[in-house]
Amino acid sequence: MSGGRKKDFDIEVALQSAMQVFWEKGYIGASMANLTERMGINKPSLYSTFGNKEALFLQATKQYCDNKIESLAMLLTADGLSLQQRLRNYMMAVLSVQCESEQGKGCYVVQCQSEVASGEIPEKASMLLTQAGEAVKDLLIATLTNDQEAKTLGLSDDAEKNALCLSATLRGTATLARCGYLMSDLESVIEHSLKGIGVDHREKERLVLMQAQLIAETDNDKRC
Amino acid sequence: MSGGRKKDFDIEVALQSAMQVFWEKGYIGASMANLTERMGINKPSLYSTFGNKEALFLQATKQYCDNKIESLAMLLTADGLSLQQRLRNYMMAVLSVQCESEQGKGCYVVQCQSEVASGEIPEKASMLLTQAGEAVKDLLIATLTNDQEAKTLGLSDDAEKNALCLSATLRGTATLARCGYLMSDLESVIEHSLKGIGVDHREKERLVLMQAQLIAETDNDKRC
DNA sequence: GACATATTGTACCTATCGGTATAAATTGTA
DNA sequence: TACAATTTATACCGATAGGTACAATATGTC
Repeated sequence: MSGGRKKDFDIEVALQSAMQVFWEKGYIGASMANLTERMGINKPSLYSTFGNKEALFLQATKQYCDNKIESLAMLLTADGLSLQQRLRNYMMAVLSVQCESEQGKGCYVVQCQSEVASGEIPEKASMLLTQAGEAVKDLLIATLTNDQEAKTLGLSDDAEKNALCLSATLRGTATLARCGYLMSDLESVIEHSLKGIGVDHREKERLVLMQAQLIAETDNDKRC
Repeated sequence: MSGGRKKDFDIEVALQSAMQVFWEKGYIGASMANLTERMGINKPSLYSTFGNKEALFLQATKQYCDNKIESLAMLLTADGLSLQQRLRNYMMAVLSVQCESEQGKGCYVVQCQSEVASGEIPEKASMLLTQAGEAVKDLLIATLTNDQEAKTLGLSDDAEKNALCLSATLRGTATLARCGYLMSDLESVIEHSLKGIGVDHREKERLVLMQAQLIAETDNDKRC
């Protein structure tokens, strides 16, 4: 096993840069010239290290899933927090990723998945993107199905529908973030969505208030 | 004014076909080869009639706005229907357009707008898309601001935020429709979104039920 | 230091991109 | 029927797409 010239670059760092380019421009929109420039390497190095454009995309997308999707999943199962707090923390964290860039980037998966239906993306990449798109929804389904609090709130009965609502909301904020909307604009969208499936932090306050009003009214009725 | 050879094609029909191609593939993804094939004309005819790719896109997008966005707006101001019915009818109609294709197409504007942030779309087209994207939200803002029922429901106080929620929902369903989700899967997303901003057809029933429960409990308390 | 191995830079490949020049074909007017 | 006007079809343009051949450069082992 004899050596040879050492790589001039760090594979992980280069892959990270590639991910950024795909995130900004999508699969088709990211040219090899864009990629080599941002990765700081030239084409033969890219092809010998990563294969071709599709293989590079697969690796960049897997890294995205590991770094951005899976690392946020723990927020859904954090100890000592109510379901509504965990769901809110999770969705706000996702929103934060969507809005973190200097120029709105939105969601890597949503961005690239919009190219899938155009039929211009190779099959393996297409399947991986579909899978990644389902991953968020599946995480939410699992939470709403198994969580004890979700069961008592009656959210587990329609876990799939409720998860789809939250997933749709995050996809919506992704497209808005990409159009330049700020985190501060979009936080209320998350709140309203949680309220829509019945996980609202003001719900209890409202119920308490209404109880008070009703009791007052009932007393009035009796008095009359 | 002397004549010449007549055009072999109908401009409106050709423009409609161009719109379909842009809808499916986006601005960048739609090649001149794709366009000429689906429009049934060849390149010199296309260029002499419509200018260039950007000019064609502008005309196709305007036609889309006229046919799909403006024609649905009347649903928001229909006489004799409650606000919740009008909002639901409108959003369901938009959803129907998103799901109408044989293969999920999603939303023309959302699809093309995702390319804007990539910086690959000419400026005029970019601006028109941004404008079209805001149009839906502005329609909803106007409804929630001026409608009498919206005022009494307290929706006009946060008209912008509430409109943004509904807009985000429709953008979310657009990306899901493009991934193959069916209208039947996505209808409940609309319902939950309406519920999230407080326009829910089951809200009244729930309040009545809760009142009954509370009164029963109050009576029990008095009895003890 | 000689040699095998691996990575680099430059130049090049074919295919396709948006766009056009030019001539053949079709129309109305005189 | 002759002519002017307009649209068609074919072929082509430079630029860029993804991908590669090849020689120069840098490393390890003997």
